[in-house]
Amino acid sequence: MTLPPLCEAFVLHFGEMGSRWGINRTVGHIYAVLFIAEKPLCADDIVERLGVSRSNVSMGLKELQNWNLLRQRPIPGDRREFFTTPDDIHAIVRTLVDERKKREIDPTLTVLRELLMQTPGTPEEQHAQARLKDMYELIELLTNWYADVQKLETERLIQLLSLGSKVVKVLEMKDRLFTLPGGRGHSATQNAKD
Amino acid sequence: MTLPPLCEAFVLHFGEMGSRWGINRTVGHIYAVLFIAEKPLCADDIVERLGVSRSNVSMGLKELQNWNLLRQRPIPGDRREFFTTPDDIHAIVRTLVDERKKREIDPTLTVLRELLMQTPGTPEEQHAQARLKDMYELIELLTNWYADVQKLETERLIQLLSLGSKVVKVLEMKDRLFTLPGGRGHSATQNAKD
DNA sequence: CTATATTTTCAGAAAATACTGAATTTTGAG
DNA sequence: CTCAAAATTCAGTATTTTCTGAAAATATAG
Repeated sequence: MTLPPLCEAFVLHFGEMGSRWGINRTVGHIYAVLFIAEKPLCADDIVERLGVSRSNVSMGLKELQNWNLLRQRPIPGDRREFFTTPDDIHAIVRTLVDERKKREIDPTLTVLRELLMQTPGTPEEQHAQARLKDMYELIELLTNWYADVQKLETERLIQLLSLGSKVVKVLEMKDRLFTLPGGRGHSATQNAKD
Repeated sequence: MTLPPLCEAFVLHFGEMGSRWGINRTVGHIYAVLFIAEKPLCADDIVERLGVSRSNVSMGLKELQNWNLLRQRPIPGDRREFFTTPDDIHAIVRTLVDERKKREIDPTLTVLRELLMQTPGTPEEQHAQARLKDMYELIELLTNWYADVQKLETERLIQLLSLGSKVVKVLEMKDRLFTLPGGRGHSATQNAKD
């Protein structure tokens, strides 16, 4: 690996993290190198920096392209293909989440839905279905939340996340303002669901 | 695998998903079996259901215990150890997120912090640091948000998530109510940061 | 304390995954 | 169209990870 120490440390750590998330180490290295690169790189640039085989880099780039995580940047007068990561890290994370959702969450929801449609033959299966239902509903809650806030432009999303649980205070205030004295509490949050 | 079809389908899918998330397939199977079981199971119950070796189950259970994902439930008059998953799936997911944060996010933040302290020797390293800073700040935003909403009790958290981006509407309303006419917009969200 | 049931450890086998170099295919300049 | 540069594929090899059975350790009933 022929990288300045600071870059190498980052690349190695990123590869390590990737491998804990079902992404192969080398693919993690490749993405890390592209992420910190000053300019678009071609496959051979990556071979040089990482010291892995050309074919390995080729497969890694393909994998990253399947994840929609790369931008191709043609350089005039050069036949080789050059790659960068998106400049905006928020865009990178959005893509990452979208792709994982598509590959892992959506199929899981489909399976759970199918299993919940079946008629349980035994009390054992009936109990299993109840558990699956809990899981289904939680995953749905989380993905619906994500689908919803994902539509926000990045600035607004950052604002919202910065607030954290303080949002709850604002909701309580709304409750206080709009709930008739003596009325049931939290009406704002309950109504807002529609 | 000696499980009713519905259970088997779930267990297999869960194992598959686990293996994409850096959790070994069998450990996923073990957790799935425990998750849908009607009563606490001992290691041999799992051996019987999954058809893997006793030692493999032993290692898998240990792994799951290291993740804090199991509850031990002694059965009077039986020397064997019996296990269940927590009843509340929200608790399970909280634990899962907490543990992953501890193992993956926190060390990453430490590494990034260290690398950002270094004095860059070259323009290349300087540019890398700028990228790392973007990444650091985004991860911090997300983990701070999580640390904050995690404190909410489950009911409140569900309310908040159900709202999704509608929260923004409430914030805008707050803005309208409390910002003096002619004042700059979004003051509510900006102030709430303190 | 002894005998036995239960769990854990671990070295080696088996399986899965990643990597390479050589061969093939694709691309585009001339 | 031709040719060489570039990219991709893939069969075989290397590495890593997972799994097993046998042995060791631990726990508890009597």
